[in-house]
Amino acid sequence: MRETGRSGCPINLTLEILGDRWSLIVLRDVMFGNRRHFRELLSKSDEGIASNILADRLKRLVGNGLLSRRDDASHKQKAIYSLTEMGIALVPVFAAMGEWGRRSLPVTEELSIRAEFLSEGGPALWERFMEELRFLHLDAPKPERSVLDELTQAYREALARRQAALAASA
Amino acid sequence: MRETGRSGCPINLTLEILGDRWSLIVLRDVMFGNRRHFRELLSKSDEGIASNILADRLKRLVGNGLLSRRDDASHKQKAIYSLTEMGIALVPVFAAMGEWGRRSLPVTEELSIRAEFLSEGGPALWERFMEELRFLHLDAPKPERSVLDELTQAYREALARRQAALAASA
DNA sequence: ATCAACCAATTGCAAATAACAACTGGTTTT
DNA sequence: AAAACCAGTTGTTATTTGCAATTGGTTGAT
Repeated sequence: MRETGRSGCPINLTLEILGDRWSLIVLRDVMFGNRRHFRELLSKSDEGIASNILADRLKRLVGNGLLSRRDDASHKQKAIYSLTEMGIALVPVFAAMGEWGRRSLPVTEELSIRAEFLSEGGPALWERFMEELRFLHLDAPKPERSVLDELTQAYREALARRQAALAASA
Repeated sequence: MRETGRSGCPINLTLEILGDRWSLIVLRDVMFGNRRHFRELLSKSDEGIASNILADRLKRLVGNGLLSRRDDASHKQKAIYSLTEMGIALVPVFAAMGEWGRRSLPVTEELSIRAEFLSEGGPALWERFMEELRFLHLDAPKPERSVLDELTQAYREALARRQAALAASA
């Protein structure tokens, strides 16, 4: 929990909070993977985050107002992490970063489907997604259509296409 | 120059390259401040980057293809750093991060003028800005209007307004 | 020709952070 | 009662950061 205060520039302040290798990974998994418990974030992590790093990042993200933490009523030891409005507001940042990574870096085809879908959907889709996140994490009403489902659907279709292509070439 | 390869996710790969406290600061200064030399980046830095960190980040950014480095013909020791197309493609990421920081964090009013201008201009303005960056850093033709000038203008106007307000209240 | 100022870094060192593995004290399920 | 699960913590080592001083060279003014 550093308190440097290097400058009041928006980019700098954003980096002071999110400028490390793990914070956005954790938020990504909460946001796109709907992982809400410590163990889910720990064991289903594609990147293999260490438990102490995860604990530290969750603490920081809660401290900085991007996540909130509450006890799980159904299980005395479980904690549930939820996105705050501030966390939900990162959707356009993820969209921009995902699109840049997708076009500039050696991404895995399957894993970039979501980024592509999000980028092509544009601000209208992002807003729908944010509405859905407000439903899942805050107290907003349930939207008719689920962007998360559409993302999963797109992912599955891409995977199936890939399998079909592989089978055809074999 | 780490070679982890944690996963092929676009967000993860982006973080492996840009996920630290300084890389985007350096790129921001090259992009928005048109700082092209080591000394310019070092001494005009609002955040006070250390020379060894700057040297390391420049090396990495060149290695990862976000910047290019060439000798300055007018001065044997000077090196000129330029954005590559990959670096220029970060404009929407800066716009999204700047907008998020501006709305969510305790930014300085003056320093958030550029972020506001960029955000309000939307994709059309970003594209114009990228054209200008291609002129300044690559070999593209000079655009009629300069977004950088408009950003500076907006900044100056905001500053003047602020001074006026301060004077009126005194 | 000399000297001060400038150039892009590098070096050495202390402190902070990250990664890895094992463990803690407790709860829930079987 | 035992096994599995829960959110972390602890201890250790490796890496990265931040700071100050320095390097080997170039440039511009006198």
